Amino acid sequence: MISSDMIRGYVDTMILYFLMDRPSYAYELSRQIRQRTQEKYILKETTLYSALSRLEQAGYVASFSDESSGKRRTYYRLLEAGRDYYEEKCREWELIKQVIERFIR
Amino acid sequence: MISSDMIRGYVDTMILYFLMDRPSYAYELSRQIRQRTQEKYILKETTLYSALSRLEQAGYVASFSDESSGKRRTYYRLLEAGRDYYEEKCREWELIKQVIERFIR
DNA sequence: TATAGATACTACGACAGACATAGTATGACA
DNA sequence: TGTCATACTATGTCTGTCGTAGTATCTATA
Repeated sequence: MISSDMIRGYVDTMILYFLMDRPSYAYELSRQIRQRTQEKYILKETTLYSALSRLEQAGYVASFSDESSGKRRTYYRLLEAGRDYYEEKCREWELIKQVIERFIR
Repeated sequence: MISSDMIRGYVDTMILYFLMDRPSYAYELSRQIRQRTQEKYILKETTLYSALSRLEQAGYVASFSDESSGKRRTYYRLLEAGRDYYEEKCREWELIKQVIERFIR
């Protein structure tokens, strides 16, 4: 398991990664992240919800309600600014990787 | 410049990286980190000092005073547990790198 | 010899992101 | 009818990093 201090700052990236394809909602994102990391990282629900509202606040995603599945869900879709933000995060990652690697033996 | 949220959790690693070679003190470590990242990451003094005392508290490093340079300095040397901790951090990094890379396109 | 700048360290408080805990409410299924 | 998975909300805590501000010593230079 991965400690959250090491992942801090990448939660946004994880969320946006999935929203690049299609809108999604918290519970599904949680499952997707767990799966994609093979349970190596499990995002806490509260962390996820607060991250989503932060992203909405920032204008990176927009939420809408949907009940067509029977259950009421709050979906989030990626906005243009969110796409840019994601791409910026990806570039930033390359830089950070290089920097940290200089301290690894 | 790199935001501190992205680096959070790696400050210990950066410090220990240098202490692997020889004892050092805060001000020198600060300079070394700045240099090694080519100014891409500049550790704030307060962050550094608190990290060092945290590491000492945890039994990873030990401090000692030295005045032979003219100026009174608090040096920190790596303890056995600190060496283990550093190596663990390096292994953890490989894992984290893999995990995060799954969310980058 | 004063004075500016680099060095070395300390104290205190603020803040943000992740988390713990606890709860509500609905649908599916046996 | 009751249990489990789903979907979400509220509130407060903790930790690491940073901002600000300060003390004190050494060095260089005018």
